[in-house]
Amino acid sequence: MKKSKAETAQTRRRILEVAAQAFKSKGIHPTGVAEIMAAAGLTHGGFYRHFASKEQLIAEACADSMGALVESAEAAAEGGEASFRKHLEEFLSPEYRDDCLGGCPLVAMGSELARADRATRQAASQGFRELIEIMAKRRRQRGATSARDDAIFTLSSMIGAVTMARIMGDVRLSAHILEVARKRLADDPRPPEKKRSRSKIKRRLTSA
Amino acid sequence: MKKSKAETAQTRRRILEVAAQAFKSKGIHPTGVAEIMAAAGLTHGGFYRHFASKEQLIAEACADSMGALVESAEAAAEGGEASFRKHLEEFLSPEYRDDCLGGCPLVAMGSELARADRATRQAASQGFRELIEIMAKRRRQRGATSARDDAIFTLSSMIGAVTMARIMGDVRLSAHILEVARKRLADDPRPPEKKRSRSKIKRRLTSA
DNA sequence: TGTACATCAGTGAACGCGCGTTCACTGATGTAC
DNA sequence: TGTACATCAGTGAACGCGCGTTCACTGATGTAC
Repeated sequence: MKKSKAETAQTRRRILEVAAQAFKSKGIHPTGVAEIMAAAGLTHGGFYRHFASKEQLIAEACADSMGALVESAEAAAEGGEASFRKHLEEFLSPEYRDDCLGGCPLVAMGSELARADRATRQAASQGFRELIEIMAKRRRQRGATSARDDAIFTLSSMIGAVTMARIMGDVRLSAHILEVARKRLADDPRPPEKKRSRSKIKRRLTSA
Repeated sequence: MKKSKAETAQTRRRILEVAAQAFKSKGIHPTGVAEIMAAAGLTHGGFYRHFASKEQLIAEACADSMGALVESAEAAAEGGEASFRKHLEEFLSPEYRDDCLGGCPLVAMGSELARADRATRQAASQGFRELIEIMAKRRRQRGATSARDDAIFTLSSMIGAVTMARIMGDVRLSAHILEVARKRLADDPRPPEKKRSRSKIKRRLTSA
């Protein structure tokens, strides 16, 4: 039953895709290798032809998932101002909150990632760093002076908001958490045609 | 080997304490009932004299842990301005980030709580609501106009920041995430003796 | 207050189950001649 | 280009293990008289 190289590569990719979805929707620990293989249309025995361990699968699935997130952020950033802003608002929408299959691994697996092995945390860290850069670059172009810090704060606040929105049993409070975050974080640096960034003004008043 | 009522109650409390610590440091799923009982100095068989299931233990441990968090926030709020501000900064310190035993359950178990049963999510939601009220009340006293929304945003941002700081492999980036959050979220409404709250001024400039 | 007895907290063996991982096997693929 | 053979993706049974839960048992506690 040996498969061609192309088929083998495709199978590996399929396992990774299915695993990323499962880890994000069910959690890393509760998701079994056999379950992932079955979802990929295979039996569990063949798993170790593709991965050395479940740990390795976790790390690669996390890396892929972060990669997809980075790509979509990059695409949104290249699409211009409206596109990027829309992307941010979508991230803080009830629809994104409920999208447990496709969403952000940092939200879906946050507390599990904090306990994951080196390779997995490395993948998560690297992805986060890239998200920071994408957002910071755009803010720099728009005249912000503390673009990187703005990006770090905005991103971790977004992740916190969606995480909390997912935990809340009360639908109203859950939606309100997202709404508040949307409002506060849309608070961008001013577009380049204006003289000063908002954040500059803010900081000046704040330290006064 | 029957124990007195007082001893029984004490044992139950001990199991809950040990469980809350274990769930927060190791995660909910990876922590076994037998492991918790052993840490409480008991054998696993007696567990079901105190709890109907692991699920019930999770819910109660989460409720207790949230309760402790709420209490410490309340104490800090009653201690006045400096005390409360210090409490916020401690939450965003590297020491708190590394305190996996005693810390905030929303940070330590965030993504697992989002998948927990009704009772557990209820406990987490209720605790979060109480934290919001404590922070909002204090902000209202200090003249903020959108005190509740301020509190919701501040709290979910704090949780996001500590969660991300825990995931990051790079110590410098991890510390920086906390530092940025500390700086941005210390950005409080002005004390009552001044005429206008900062947030009012900010909002006015922002919408200009 | 003292005695007889029901209660029940805690023990430790056992339950079925699913986990991650291994392995002998199959048979199509890809390679060496 | 055709043939012989090594490779190896995928199967399915089996491994030891730890999980949550149950249960018969023990013996101190607390209660009824």
